[in-house]
Amino acid sequence: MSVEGYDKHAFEPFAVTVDLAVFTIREDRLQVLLIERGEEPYRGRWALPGGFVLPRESTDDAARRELAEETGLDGSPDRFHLEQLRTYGDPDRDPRMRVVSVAYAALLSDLPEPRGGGDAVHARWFPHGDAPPLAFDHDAILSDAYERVCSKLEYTTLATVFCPERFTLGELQQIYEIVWGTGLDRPNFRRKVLATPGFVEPVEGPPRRTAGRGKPGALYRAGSAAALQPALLRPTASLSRGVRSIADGSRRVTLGVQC
Amino acid sequence: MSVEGYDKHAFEPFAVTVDLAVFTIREDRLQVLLIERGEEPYRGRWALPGGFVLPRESTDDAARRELAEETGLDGSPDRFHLEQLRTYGDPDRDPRMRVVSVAYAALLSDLPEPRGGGDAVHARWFPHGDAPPLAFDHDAILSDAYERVCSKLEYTTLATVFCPERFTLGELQQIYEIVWGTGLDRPNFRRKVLATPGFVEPVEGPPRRTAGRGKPGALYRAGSAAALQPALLRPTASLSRGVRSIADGSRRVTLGVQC
DNA sequence: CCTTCAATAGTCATCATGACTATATAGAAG
DNA sequence: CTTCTATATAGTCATGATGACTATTGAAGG
Repeated sequence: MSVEGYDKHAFEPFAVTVDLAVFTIREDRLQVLLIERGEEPYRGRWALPGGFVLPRESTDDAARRELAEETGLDGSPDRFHLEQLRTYGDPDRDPRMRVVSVAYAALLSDLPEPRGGGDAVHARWFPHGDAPPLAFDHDAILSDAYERVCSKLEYTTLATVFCPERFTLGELQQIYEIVWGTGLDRPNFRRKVLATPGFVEPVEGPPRRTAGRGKPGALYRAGSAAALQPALLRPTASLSRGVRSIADGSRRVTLGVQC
Repeated sequence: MSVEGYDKHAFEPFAVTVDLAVFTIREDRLQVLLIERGEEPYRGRWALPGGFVLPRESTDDAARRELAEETGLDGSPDRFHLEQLRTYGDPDRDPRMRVVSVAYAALLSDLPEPRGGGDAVHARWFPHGDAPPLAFDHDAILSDAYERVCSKLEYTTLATVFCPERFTLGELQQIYEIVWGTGLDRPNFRRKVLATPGFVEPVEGPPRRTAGRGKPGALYRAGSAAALQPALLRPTASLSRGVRSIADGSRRVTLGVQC
């Protein structure tokens, strides 16, 4: 990191952008916010929302700003989560110029109807899995972001940010099932959540109108704990133990650039 | 990520650099490679090695190149690990200009004597914990990198890259103890390592000269597995269960930018 | 009233693990 | 050669977490 007194403008400039993989749960599906490009290249293709980092703005601030701009949750960003994912810096990822993009993953609880950013671009939610091929390397970013979200549900209490302020354990379980795409055993899920101090806190109140049949569940709100220990692991397509360990490895662990 | 046909040189340029937290184990200590700055700002201060990303080079390539340049392991980078850590993009992290730095963590097995890069800067290994205050925000980067290494040892087989080609289980255990700064129960450690398929493979051969007393241990080499499942968790300063869960949370989990 | 479905309360076997104890073996010390 | 000591290695035992179930309760719908 030795910037040796260069003329700032002498070399080929880099642009630095942030790209956001914004997830929410709508209509019992995990959905991701995409925008339709109105410019070349990739005109008409869908892409992750994002934009330039401003000269006096941190990348985190840029991500927050873009999130607010794209989703419209400007004023009261009460229940959401935003975290840096990783940086994508291949020299050819944008055909026009050198663009290094810092990707972020965002999780939202509410379902704000997407509104276009400043420019009149289309924006809409796509169910994860139904998304069309994206512009640039955004397929890879989205894929990495999805894996991050899945694994974050395992070892943090982040699932609660997908929930409304108050929720039942059944609703919380649905979050896990929707994101992971697997079914979970209800009694075991309850046992685990309730046994983890600070995951959820019971909140007394009217048992709330039940949509369907069945006994209405007790209401909870997110607790103060951030981590789950031990983790609440995704069920594995049960293979034999040994095989499972190795298979999981390649699925879960992102090893580095090279070994 | 909409680069709207700007004049590439019209706006304030960003510089993009890579910074490396290079770890090895020397003299039974976890050590990190630092270089002494010969330029302002922070002249005379120690810093993480790193440098500019070249115009036609990916950030990963830049990290590999810097690693080779700084450590001298150009030709045969046989046993090492390099992975992206995260990106540091505060606007004031470098007083001269806007520099966004993509940080990487590197783990090396061998003990190459540090050699200065192209320019005649000093470079040396510092035991982790004995490092002086670093230039820029490198203290934060190093701290994040150390936490990453610690947690990677938990759920991957990466500890083996700190070991020589062939090693005993005792040596492997020492890696864990040195990095984590804790003691581990030897029988339990053996049981765990040997019960994880693909962690280590026995290699027949001469029991090797023993440095000290005691029975010489059997030799192993790194196996093909990358992940540990279940993880080999750091012992926690045993508190009561509930407290421990929460305390671990704040220690282990990096939540995002904001909640 | 009775069916149905979800919430809730258990049971049981298995696995992983922390905490130990015991034995074997090689080098060092005498 | 004998003894001492440190290490490797082989267990044991109790506990905790978990997957797979079964049973009971309670509300809404027919």
